[in-house]
Formats: sequence, structure tokens, C-alpha cells
Amino acid sequence: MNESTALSSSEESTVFVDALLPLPIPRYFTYRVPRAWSDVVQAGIRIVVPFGSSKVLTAVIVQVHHQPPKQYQAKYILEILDDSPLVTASQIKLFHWVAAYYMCYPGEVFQIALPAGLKISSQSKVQINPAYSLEMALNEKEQLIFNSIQEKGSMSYDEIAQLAELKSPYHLIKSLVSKQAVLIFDELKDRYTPKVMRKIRLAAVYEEKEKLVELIQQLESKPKQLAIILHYLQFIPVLRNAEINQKGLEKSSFSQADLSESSLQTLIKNQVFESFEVIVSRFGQDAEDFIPTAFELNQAQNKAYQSILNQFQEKDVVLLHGITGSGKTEIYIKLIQEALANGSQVLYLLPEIALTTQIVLRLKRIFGEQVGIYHSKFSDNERVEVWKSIVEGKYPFVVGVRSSVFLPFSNLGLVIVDEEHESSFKQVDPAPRYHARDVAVVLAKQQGAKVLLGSATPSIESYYQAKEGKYGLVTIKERFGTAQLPQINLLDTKYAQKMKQMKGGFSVDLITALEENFNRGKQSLLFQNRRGYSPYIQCQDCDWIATCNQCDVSLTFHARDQELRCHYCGYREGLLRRCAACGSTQLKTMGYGTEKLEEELQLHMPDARIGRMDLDTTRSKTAFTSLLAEITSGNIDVLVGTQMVAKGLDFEGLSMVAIFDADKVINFPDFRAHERAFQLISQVAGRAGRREELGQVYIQTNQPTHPIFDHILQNNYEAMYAEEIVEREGYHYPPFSRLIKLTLRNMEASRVETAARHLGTALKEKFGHGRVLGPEKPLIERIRNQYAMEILIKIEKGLALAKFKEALREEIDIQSSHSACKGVQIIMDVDCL
DNA sequence: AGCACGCCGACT
DNA sequence: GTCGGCGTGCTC
Repeated sequence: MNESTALSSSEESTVFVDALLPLPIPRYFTYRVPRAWSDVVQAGIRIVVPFGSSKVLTAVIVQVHHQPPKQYQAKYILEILDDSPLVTASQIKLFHWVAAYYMCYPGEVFQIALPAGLKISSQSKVQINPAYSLEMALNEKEQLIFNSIQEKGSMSYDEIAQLAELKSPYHLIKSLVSKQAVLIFDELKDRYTPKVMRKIRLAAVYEEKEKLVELIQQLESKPKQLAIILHYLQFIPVLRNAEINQKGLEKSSFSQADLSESSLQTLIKNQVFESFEVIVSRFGQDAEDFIPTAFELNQAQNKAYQSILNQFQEKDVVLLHGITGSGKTEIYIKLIQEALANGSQVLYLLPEIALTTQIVLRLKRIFGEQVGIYHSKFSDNERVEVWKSIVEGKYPFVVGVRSSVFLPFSNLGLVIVDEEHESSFKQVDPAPRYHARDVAVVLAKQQGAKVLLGSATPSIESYYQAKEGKYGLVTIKERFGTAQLPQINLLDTKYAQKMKQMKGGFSVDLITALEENFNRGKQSLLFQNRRGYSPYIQCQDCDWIATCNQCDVSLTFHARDQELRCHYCGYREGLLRRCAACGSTQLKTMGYGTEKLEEELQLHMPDARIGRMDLDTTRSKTAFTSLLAEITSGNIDVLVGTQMVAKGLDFEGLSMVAIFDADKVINFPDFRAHERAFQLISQVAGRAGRREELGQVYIQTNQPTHPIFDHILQNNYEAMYAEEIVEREGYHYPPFSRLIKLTLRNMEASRVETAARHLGTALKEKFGHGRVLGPEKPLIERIRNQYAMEILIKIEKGLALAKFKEALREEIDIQSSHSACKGVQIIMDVDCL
């Protein structure tokens, strides 16, 4: 390739860049770089580019070169957003790997990887610079735009382009910016606004003792001002240590102490105090209670820890199988501390729901300002901050959800995937449909890092890898401290029914157990994986059931809001008074959601304080934390909850756990049903008796003889695994094969069916009947008026995966252009769960 | 993914 | 006679 140094003519030395755009298009796009920026551009910096007739997008440069495209005229870059790379070369590589593996496009990975604040688009805005002082004359057009912005307060790029009759207003705006007439909203440069804190400090003269004493004497007659000074000195003892004055005190501290705002203003005006702003980290606030703990691992933990270190010598991935309450977290912490001490970065992946709980607080307390949190419950600004900080080398330790595998690490030494069996590590809806655990393994390999997968109930896949020797395996079978494994009791609801021992959905035994536990002043947990009041309502006269008109599901009744809701499309309507089919008023709520359990339980236990934790009661971050506080402070005796309570919730007084209905989980029509049931039930059971006392677990089921319960009762993971793995091998399911699920969608059922049959036949012919299953109707045939059909592709172990996928992609492309598939959307999900 | 360009039905 | 349906194909 030509080097710029060797070129002289202007045409030849024009700089071009290949850019990755956040779109599902399989290639890079080449743009021309304005001369002024030819030295600025480099791989990894973000640019703003025009795309199509009217769109403007943020892209990232992957390559800088001098080859003008031959087929077309390259468009100019509109803007440069960074002066140093924000996306690393290894990230781009990872995007490509993910795209190839999960059968999507690098642009789609890029789109998911970048927090929205780093991807400005045509909607970005411009406002007047309050400091503008007419020093620089504006030309006619600029003046026009300036006036218009002044009038409206702010204008978007699109609006300016329209008014100025320009295709791209960037140059005009740039000129206005350079004349200091306007400011681009931080939204433009990126939508990220740093969080600032207003602080107050004493003017430097008063750092001297005499001056300060003098000041205080002067203010004797002004009690309000004096109070402010004294308040300040209480927190910032300037006399003892003059230097701390520079850091100042938060302005809010004064208002919180009910001190006069106007007196403070007077002091500022009189130059006793000065007011200033600092940019604060959105996470750093409680860095004060940062305790660099040196804790001791117990014997079992230490053994496990040593074993992990040993196995890391040979294996890149180690699976830590530690039963609930065995203290895996302490081992993680020790490993993290060690990796950080070696100067490498650490990524700690957690499933979405677990992240809001105590573990984050604990890690923050231990690692202080070293830790960055990457989570969707935090605002996008916070995500941007984490991204930028990692690039700058801050936050060597990141705790995050699945998308944090795409952060710009450069020196990763350790990745921990906690609760590695959790299905929320797999993205389902928009592409890329990636599994964060598996991407983490690739990421780690790329960076030369080690991976520790941790779980009390590992996924069959991971355990198999460990058994096969591909991963290391470390097992802890003892619980931490004096905690014992809970005792598990099965409650046969079929029998109870026969004996008239049921009160509503509760067996008498369950109520008795709950009451006893309550009378002993202990907390209980009632688990039911279904939110709302009742999953359906039915007419007692004609058996009609209220269903969603956009989806093939029943509407769930929510008592608090007195409405029926569809949990799939979000549709809601008021509660019906009459049956829509026969007009009868005999409508009855059927089945049990958490709301109904809460209500019934209150009738059975009128004195108990009952709380509920599910998606509906924890929508906001504050609702979740306040509920958590209620539980830990003992203000709740029985907590009713969905799977949210099963993950990482650990509170002292909890000595009993009840699973309201185990049958739903066990009978789920899927080859992973047993694995999932074991995981979920063990997990919920594990919440009980994490302290000294022996915990009790009650499971209501109408099939107490089901073999899965043998393993659950004995907490025997290995036995469950041994049984399951035989099944998997026999039916060629993972880990003995790879699965790709094709979902076809269309508004018309018949079209989807035709297309699915057509595609299914073609694929069977091309890849063999044994490898293609279906097409079949999914559990829910229609969602949001879209009908679906599924085809499952099984790829046996040993087949060249990448080649197969290429061939599959090709065949799907061919078939999807066939008339039978017209208008039918085809979605590919690799390693579907 | 959007969005423009392009060919066939019910309307002022 | 036109407005508009959404079917294909392109976007540097």
C-alpha cells in the first residue's frame, strides 16, 4: 500500500477511511477525509458521516488509507468526535467474531456495544452560547441561523439544515462554534454530560489562622453568616489542615443543615467563600467507606482458591462449582485483588437481576474507586462514563451485565462469570443474539486473560466442558461457616386435594409451616414465578377465557390496577364486568400470581407483614432498594416473589422458603426443563438458612415422585448431571450438538406456514433430514399480531461450524428470495436456549 | 435497518 | 386522470 510520505499530488494524498456503521450491512463504508483532518484521523476514533439521502450517523474508523474507491464517489466525513481512539482494534476484532459466530453483522454488534451517548445522530442539538459577545461578525446565513436558535432556544441539526438550505449544516455550525456564537449540546459531541457538583471553599486568605479568627470576630454580629462559617469548619477544619480547604464542601451540605441560602450568597459576594464546580464520578460517592479488607478464606475456600490458581496454569477457563452459601464471592474477591495487584483489568459479569443487590455494594466497599458499574438500570450517561474511564485507564475493575463484554479493555487479566448458568447472559431480542459467557471466553482468550465460571448449579454445557477436561473444575461442597444445607420437604398437592387439605392454592401443611415460622419471629419466602394477580380469568358459565387480541395468550389480571394485561405485548384494558362471549357476570380469577398469593396469605396470616417483590413492585431503582431495606430491617415477615428473589438475595432472618408450584417448571416442554427446574429450585432453596439455623424448604407439587426431586432433595448436582447428560447424548442435544433456531414471522399465519414448510424442506434436502427439525409452531403462536414458526437446526459435534453457518446463511438467502417466503422475516438464533 | 424509486387499484 | 399501496434494492 502507498504511504503518504511517498505521495505528492493532491489527488493521491487524499485520505480515505473505512468506517464501521451501526447498521446490519455486511461491509465497511469508505469516506473521504477533509484535508484539515487528514492528520487527525486514525483507527478507533468516532466520526459523523452522511448516510443515504438524509441520515447522519456515528461510525468508527477501522482503517485509514489513500485508495479512492473506484466504483463510486466517497462522501466527506462531517465530523470528528474523538482525538484519540475510543474503540480498540481488539474490540473491532471481537465484533467480527461475534458477528460471524452468531450469524449477524459487525454493525449490529457495534450498535449494541456502544452506549447510546456515544452514538450521536441527526437529532443532535445546538444552542446559543451565553458568553457570545458579537466580537466576531457573522455572515448573513450564520446570522439567520443564530437568530432562529435564539428564538427557539435550541435547534436540531436537521432543522438547521432545512433552514439554511444546506445538505449538511456541519460546516456552518462549526463556523458558528468557532466564532463562539453557539454551543453544541453535549448531546452532539456526545450525548454525555458529566455530573457536576457545586462546592464551596474559603478564600485562600482565610487559610491563615489570624485572618480566620479575625473574620469570625467580625461576624459575631451576623449570626446566620457565622453559623455558615462554623458549619464549614466543622467539616473542613482549616486550622488543623489548611490543604483540605482546597477540596471544599458540597453546597448541598449547607441547605441540608438548614442554613440560610442568602447568607451564603452574601459570604460568596464578599469573597469570604468561593463557589466552584467539580466533575464527580457517578459512582464515587460512597467511596469513603472504602475498606481495604484483608479477610481470611476458610479452609475449604482456600483449598478451592489454590486449586483455581493451579488449574489456571494449564487451563484458560475454570469452572467453580460451589454449592449455595459456600462463599464463592470471597474467592472471587481474592482473585480480583490479585489480578488488580498485577496491574491487569478485571471483568466481573453478573446476570441482570443479581446486579442490583448487595453484591455490588460489597464490591464497591472493598474496591472503592477502582470499580466501575456497567448496568442498564443506571442511565446511559453512566455507561458512557464507564466506557471513557476504561479507555483512560481508570476503573481497572468493571462489574457489569452481559453487554460489558464489549467494553474497551486493553489489558484484561481475569474474567469472572458469576451464576454462569443464568439464561439472561444470552441476548434474545435484537441481534446480536450472543451469549455473554461464551463471548467472555473469546474476549479473555484475545486478551490473554483467565476465565472463572462460577455457579452452584452449573449449566450442563459448562459442566460437560469441565468433565471433558477442556475447562478446569473446582468443587466446594461445604457451606461457609456454620451454615447447613436446608432440609427439603415435598408437599403433595394432589393428595392434599383428595383429603380436602387445600385452602385455595395452599396446602394446610404449607400454611402451618409458614405460621410456625412466623410465630418464631423468623422470615419466610414464598416463591411463585408468575406476576400479577391471576394468569387468566374465566367465565364460569361458558368457560370463555379473556385473551389478548394481538397475541395468543390469556390476559393476566392485575388486582392493584384492576386491569387485564398482556405480558407479551404490554396491552392493557380495564377489568371486564361481563363475559365477552355469553354476557354472564360469573367471571372468576384463575391460577395464582404473586399478587393473589399476597392477598390470600394475608387472610391466612392476618398478623404477618407480607411484602411482594416482582417486576411490578421494583420497576424503579429506588423501589427495589427500599423494598430491600424493609426486608433486611425485619419489617417484612413473609416475602412473596418471582424469580427475582431467587437470585443473590441474601438476608439474615430468612429461615424458610416455600415454592408454591414446582410443576410448571418441571413440565415445561423443552429439553432443558429438568436442568432448569433443578437450577431454579436449588437456587430458591439456597436462600434458606444461610446462617446458623437449619433452613426449611417446602415444595408444593402434584408429582412428588418425579425423579428430579430425588436429586433436589439430596442436592445432588452430579446425579442430575449424570442422568441428564445421557439424555442429551441420546437425543443429540447440546452439548453433543449445536442448535440454531430459525424463527419465521409474518402477520399472516398462512404465509408463515407456507414459508416455513418451504424453507424446512429446502434445508432438509441440503443439510440432511436428521439435522433439521420442524417447522413447528412455537409455544405462543402469535405475538403482537405476528405469527411465528420455528425450525431447529442441529449441528453435531465435530462438524466445521463456521463453514456450516456460511452454507446455512447462503441457503437461507437463496430460499428467502423465493416467492413462498415473500415478506416473511427470518431470524437466526445461534446457540438458542 | 431505513428509505427512495417503481409499478398497479380506488378516488377528487 | 391522480394518490398511494408496499415490493426490491441501495446505502460509501
